[in-house]
Amino acid sequence: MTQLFRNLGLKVTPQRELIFEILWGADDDPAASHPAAGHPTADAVFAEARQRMPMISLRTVYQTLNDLAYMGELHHLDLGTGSSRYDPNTEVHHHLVCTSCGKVRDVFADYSAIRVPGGAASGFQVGAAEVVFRGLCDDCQTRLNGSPPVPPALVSPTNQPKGEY
Amino acid sequence: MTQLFRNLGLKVTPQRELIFEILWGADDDPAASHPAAGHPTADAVFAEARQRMPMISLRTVYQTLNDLAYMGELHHLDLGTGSSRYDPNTEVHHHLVCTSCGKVRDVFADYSAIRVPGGAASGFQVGAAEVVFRGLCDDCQTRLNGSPPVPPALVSPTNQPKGEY
DNA sequence: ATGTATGCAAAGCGTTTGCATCATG
DNA sequence: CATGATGCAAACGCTTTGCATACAT
Repeated sequence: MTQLFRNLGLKVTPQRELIFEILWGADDDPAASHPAAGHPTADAVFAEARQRMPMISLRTVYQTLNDLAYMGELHHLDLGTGSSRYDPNTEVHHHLVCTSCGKVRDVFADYSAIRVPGGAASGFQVGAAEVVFRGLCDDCQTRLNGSPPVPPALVSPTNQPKGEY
Repeated sequence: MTQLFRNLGLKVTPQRELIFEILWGADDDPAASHPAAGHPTADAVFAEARQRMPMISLRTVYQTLNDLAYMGELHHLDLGTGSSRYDPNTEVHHHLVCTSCGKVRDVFADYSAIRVPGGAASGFQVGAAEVVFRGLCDDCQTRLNGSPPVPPALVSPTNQPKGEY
């Protein structure tokens, strides 16, 4: 892992090691279930980092995240939830966002068949489609309605294998 | 149009009439091609409004835009271009965004068939998919490469009819 | 050693809000 | 006339940046 940073031309500092660990799951932390896991905001990473390194600064967090994002090790997401999110998963994938709490779930599916219709893209050099689903997560359904369609306890894990649509 | 505001429970003020005109094209302006046309940011609307009503305040613009958005007359978009955009077109549609200059083009297509795969949505109450295409607009291609694949002069109009994908 | 990364604090940007005034309904 | 809208300016949340110090290489 120190290797990764070196390959990227970054010095290996304890701060960066910590941020790396928070994002990709620990080298030495067996649990690896930080509150900041998933698609953390800069602030969530900062909060988690601070617990183990109280004097780390927000600046360092932002700089490291941006460096990693710039180098493609991290995806910088703006899903309209107010603040940027950083996605350690660099595979092509899409997102399901809770409109109430901002929770983000990965959606692994091949939407590469989606195209801009007819001549609507004229003049544009178009890349891949990004698909964002919005909805209410189980917690927010419970919190808002009091009766979720599916009991939270029966909900399957966060990420599922690819599928059709 | 004054009717619209009244129906919405808003007072008809010259400021609101102006903002309305900027967004939906003028009642009295034959050209109706404001710089703020399309998917303007609040600031673009403010700039345009200011030209005809120099002492209108940014506060009024934001408040009116948010009121209209809240009432569904306007869509509030966050396409990751730094600032919110307001879309006067409330039909269901998608967007093509220039990654360089932030220009937004409407994409009218029926992507309602797009679904979250398998059980990936477990626990989530999922709404419709939002599809965002990113790419380079003709201007930015010219500016960056010097040679766009398609001469800007031959590019067809902004919005095309629905199509397959 | 030397050049980069860090911490601190302040500035930047887009957006929101408190308050007094003004105008619409 | 009374409620609600406006203008002004300050506050706000998120992100970035200037500078001096500390550290990895």
